[in-house]
Amino acid sequence: MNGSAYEDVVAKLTPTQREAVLHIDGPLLVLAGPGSGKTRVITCRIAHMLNEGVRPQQILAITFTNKAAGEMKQRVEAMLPGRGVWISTFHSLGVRLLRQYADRLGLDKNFTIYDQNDRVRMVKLSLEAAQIDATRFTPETIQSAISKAKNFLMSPPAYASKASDYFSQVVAQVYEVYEKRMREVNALDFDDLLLWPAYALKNNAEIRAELDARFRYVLIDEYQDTNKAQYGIARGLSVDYPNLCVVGDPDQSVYRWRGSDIKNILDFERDFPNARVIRLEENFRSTKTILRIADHLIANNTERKEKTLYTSKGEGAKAGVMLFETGQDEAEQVVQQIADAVGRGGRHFCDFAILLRINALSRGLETAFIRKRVPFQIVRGLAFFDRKENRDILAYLRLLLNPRDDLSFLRAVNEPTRGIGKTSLEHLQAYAEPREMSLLSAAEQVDKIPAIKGKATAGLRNFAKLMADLRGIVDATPDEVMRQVIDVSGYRLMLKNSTDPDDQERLANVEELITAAHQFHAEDNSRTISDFLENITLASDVDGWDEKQDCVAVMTLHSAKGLEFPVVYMMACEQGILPHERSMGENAQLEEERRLAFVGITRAQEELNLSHARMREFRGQTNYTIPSMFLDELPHDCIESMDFSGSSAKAVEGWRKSTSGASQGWYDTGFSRTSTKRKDDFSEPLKESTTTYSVGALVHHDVYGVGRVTDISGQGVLRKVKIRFNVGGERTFLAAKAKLSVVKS
DNA sequence: ATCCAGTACGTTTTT
DNA sequence: CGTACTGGAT
Repeated sequence: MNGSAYEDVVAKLTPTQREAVLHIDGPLLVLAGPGSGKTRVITCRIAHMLNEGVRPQQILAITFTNKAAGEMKQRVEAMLPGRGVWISTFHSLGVRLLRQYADRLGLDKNFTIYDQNDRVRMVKLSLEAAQIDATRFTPETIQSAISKAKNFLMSPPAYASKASDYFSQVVAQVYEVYEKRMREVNALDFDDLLLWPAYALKNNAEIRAELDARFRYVLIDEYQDTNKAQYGIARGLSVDYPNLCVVGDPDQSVYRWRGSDIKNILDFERDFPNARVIRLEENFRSTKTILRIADHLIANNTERKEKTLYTSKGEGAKAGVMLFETGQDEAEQVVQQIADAVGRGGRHFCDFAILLRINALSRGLETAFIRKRVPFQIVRGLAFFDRKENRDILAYLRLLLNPRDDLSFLRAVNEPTRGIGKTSLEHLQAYAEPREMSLLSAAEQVDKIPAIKGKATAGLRNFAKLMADLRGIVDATPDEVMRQVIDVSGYRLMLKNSTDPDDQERLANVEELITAAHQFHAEDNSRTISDFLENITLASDVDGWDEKQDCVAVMTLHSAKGLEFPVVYMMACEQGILPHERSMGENAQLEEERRLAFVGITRAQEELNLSHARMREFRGQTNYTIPSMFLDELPHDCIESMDFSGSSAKAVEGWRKSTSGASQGWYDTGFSRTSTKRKDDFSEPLKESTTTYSVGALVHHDVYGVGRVTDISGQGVLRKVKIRFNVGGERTFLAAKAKLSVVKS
């Protein structure tokens, strides 16, 4: 093993890191501050264990996201190739265990995983089915209460026995129906993926002993964010072989609202009395200034274990605290600053991250990025699969794999339209329910249901036939299954023949699904369509982030956990946003918001910028804001305040003043030029459309002839133009695709 | 059964 | 401001 990658890495470890790496047997708690090299420690430790003769199958490593799991696999692979250690998220682990032990747990192993969206629909259906009058509460509220109950390992009866107020009593009722229906349709929600394994480990001694022996060495990253169910899994796997290593940082616990219990990490030493505790406090990521800011801020939290963060890196630049007039100015100018910094050389777009407390803020940024032509990626993984057309196709696939999935049945059955309306479906449900049949089975015998007539009967019969035909091809490659579903369902034809211009876009999206499935299969040809669906459902937001692209990354503070960037912008540091208004009641919640700010700050390696606006548009109304209380909690000597609000002239002056004494000028004077609003920033034609037209222009279309532009909407590639033709009425086109020439502007 | 228009409604964060 | 659902007309 001389000169191996493994030995090279081990040689570079600090003494404390090495101590953690060399610990093999017995419980171990690694308290790892931000940027302390914990990923390196975990991967090295795995490599070390392998080197010491531990068999790869006996090691289980759990990460927070699939992306983190993938990276960790790669790093272990790079050090010691060809060992297949099991590295996954808690949820993926849950799925795999549940499919494997399905029989012994009384589950059907073809279960569908219901996401957030599906769960809310399920709550709605449960409310209707049980005729519970809950107009006072939204399905979302009820769903989240059910989720919370599950996070605390409370079964419906357990919850019901503790329900004292009216709301909980309603929830208790719904919870019971919800669970019953979930079993009927053979679906599990995200919480079930943790809860069932936790129960299995607790109640089934045989399974527990089996798994404990199989996973003799368990590592858990981001342990501060584990909930009761996850704790149950960790505990259950570490009884006979208590070789549990957990890594985390209580100051970065930001998922309390999801049931995470910071006590899991704080009480680890009590849980495992002979646990070894190692603290990694040296930071290898950020400048002294950034670290001091983070440390100063988090010191305001009362419920914490104190720790000392230090770094041997340089002082670095002061952090900017920038005030803008409006949220729009903020977006425009932050993007401009990034463009200027890259234009000056020395920085790439991918060196920058913009971190947000709430997703809603990304919309304004998106238009700013497009306008300034700065490449960006909004890291919100599921957006693509959340599109209606894609969800429709996925519903077909889900129903194919799990014929009992009534929710997917209801989604797919009349898309494209088959003449099956609300009343027909009610009849179908009325038939299926007392017979304990799935809707699909009921549809198969639609001829026995006299209440359903004419067009609907034929529609249901065809649909059942279609699903039966498709069943023959489920074992084909994922992309082939996908293609068949899109064709056989008639979905492709529907979109192709549509006159709605949006439908061509939808067709492209649906076809993209085939490509996605193909790629998925190409990466590993043992993967099935079922794996594909599972993968989509369990994907996290950051999983969709392609860091190899030279783009500015835009993401939430939550998604940014575990990442690092040379330059970080944290926007909208305002009361009500950060800290969020719904967290300001209780101190524990406020402290979590502060930890969130801490996470954001500690993502920065070299430069940190915090910004806020004097006015922000909210729900269509513009309001004055109050600067975030966290800004007041930063050490003044590490901060440089800049006022870019008011008139543009004032902004430039404010800028000059603030830079005059600064030793690290991050921008040249180019910025002051652009901070005065140039009109052409807003009126230049977009790159995506080759022709420019304005409302009122007379244009010629190859097919429809001459017409007048009546409306222009949308941005970028999705820009649409509406034209009233002399012959053929009004039509809308995608500007980029329509073959138009201007007759008279 | 389907489509459109009008209105009610709501926004934290996510596996 | 945007979406999501309801109730009307066809």
